Amino acid sequence: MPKPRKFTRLNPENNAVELTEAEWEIMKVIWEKEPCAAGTVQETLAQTRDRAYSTVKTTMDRMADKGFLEIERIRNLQLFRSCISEVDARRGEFRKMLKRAFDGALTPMMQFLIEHEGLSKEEASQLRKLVNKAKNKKD
Amino acid sequence: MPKPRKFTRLNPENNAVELTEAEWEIMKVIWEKEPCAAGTVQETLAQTRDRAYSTVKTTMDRMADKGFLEIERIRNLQLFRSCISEVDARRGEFRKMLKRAFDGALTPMMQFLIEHEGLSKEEASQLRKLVNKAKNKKD
DNA sequence: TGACATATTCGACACATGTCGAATATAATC
DNA sequence: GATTATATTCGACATGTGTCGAATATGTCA
Repeated sequence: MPKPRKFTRLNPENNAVELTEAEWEIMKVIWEKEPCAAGTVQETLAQTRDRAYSTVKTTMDRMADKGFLEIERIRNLQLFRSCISEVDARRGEFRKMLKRAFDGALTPMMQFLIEHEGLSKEEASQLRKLVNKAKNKKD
Repeated sequence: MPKPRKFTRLNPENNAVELTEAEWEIMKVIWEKEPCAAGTVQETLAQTRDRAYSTVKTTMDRMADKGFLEIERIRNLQLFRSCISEVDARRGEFRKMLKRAFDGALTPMMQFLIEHEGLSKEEASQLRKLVNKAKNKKD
């Protein structure tokens, strides 16, 4: 019998998912090339940074345990497919950031972008109006 | 002599800083109440979730090792102060998210917000124009 | 069939993070 | 000064993540 693992599974809150750094790198390859063997992922990632095959494979197996990937077995070969969408992963990443750094609110984040990340003053006020309108609409 | 630690230090890239979940919670209290004793931080956080004093204190000591906090000693008491600003912490968190989930580019993130996080279609195109203008301006 | 190439399995380790208790030191109070 | 309260120190442990190599299984090809 397989060892039960205590890993976090899918975050039920509105299809948001949290990935680690290594998981993000792997998922990006998967989304582009699935179905896809571990060796392919390893070779693709090697263009940026070399890791042992077993490093990549271990992480991918753990991702399958977590429900992020599924495995189709063809004879001796395993083909991996994503079980989560890029949108869900982006949502998870974005919301985690928003919650931690901006109390979960969009407007302060926009404010921050405007004041500290290079958006100009005039664009700022228009942008804020847009965001506020969008926010009210949602309620 | 103090044990040297291998912790990550300040990210030199444009004053961006990366904090863990527990570090974020602690920093928020510090920014609000500094200079501030560990007990105060622990009590404040207890309103949300109870942790042992030593848990909070250990994390704060590690944060001082990393250069996130500094300690002023008054007799038997330690007062903690922040060495990083909330803006730097927000910048680090935001950029990490942007890099992981959107290849570091603002426009795709805006696109995502519009398509998947509740901004309306009309607001979308205006917003995109604004962001594009801002982006071109920066170059 | 034997030699070689490729995949999988799985145990193992280092480190960061979150967590805490016991031992110790210092301060305050009666 | 003895008791009580509060702070600090520090070792320790569990878990997740990133990392890898050795052992094993399976496939290919001359």
